[in-house]
Amino acid sequence: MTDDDRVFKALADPTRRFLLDLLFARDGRTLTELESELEMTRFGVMKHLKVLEEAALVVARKRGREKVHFLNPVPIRLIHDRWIDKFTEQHAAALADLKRELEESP
Amino acid sequence: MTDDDRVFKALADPTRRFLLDLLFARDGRTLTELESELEMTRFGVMKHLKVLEEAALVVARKRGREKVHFLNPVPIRLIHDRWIDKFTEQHAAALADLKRELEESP
DNA sequence: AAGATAGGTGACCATTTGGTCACATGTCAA
DNA sequence: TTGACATGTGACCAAATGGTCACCTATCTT
Repeated sequence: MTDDDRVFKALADPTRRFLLDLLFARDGRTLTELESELEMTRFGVMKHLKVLEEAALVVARKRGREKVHFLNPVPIRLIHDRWIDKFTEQHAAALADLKRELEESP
Repeated sequence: MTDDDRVFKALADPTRRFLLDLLFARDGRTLTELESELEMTRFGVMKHLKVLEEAALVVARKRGREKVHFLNPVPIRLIHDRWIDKFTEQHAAALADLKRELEESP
């Protein structure tokens, strides 16, 4: 699996996007702290965090018996550069084309 | 399912991202034309196109017995505005925070 | 040392997803 | 008008995914 595949798959789940929201609002949270914000057992949250870590969207480090989690914006920035710009660069042109095509009578 | 959920789920599959690439390179292709670029039966491609249409990433219209497909950049633009910016706005700050946190000795 | 606390692993299960196929409909062209 | 062509539908199957749980290790606190 490629890096961008891992990132897109990680972003595909609403729970994982919510976890990113939580970490965006405040970084450096433990598993237990994140779990308390979700209607899900600790194990479910662990799995989601693992997927996010494997996509490098979250970075974690041990601090004693705790593990603190941080948001890593770099992969999203890379998508932005590789994917989004690709479409939005020519945004106006594409929209105009589409509009013209759709207005051609069949 | 919310709109952005549909878009993220649609983008999660590499075949669907490839279809978007194809349509980005050249719009207005038929199912058969798209199928010929993929190692997959027509039916698989149809399912993927359906997912992309339901996410509004692709717009299609019938032309005789054909169905021509167009890339719609708007949903990606919306993600860009709602999601990506959210992280990249404070990109430098977040990176600096992360760096500082990671450098604190445990 | 011993209980409480934080996190990790592997098995397990239900649901979703990606893909194929048999069959069917609508449209073009000779 | 008949055959070829382009697309559509529903059943079906294997694999991936999201979630829980029993059990385990490591660390902190008293």
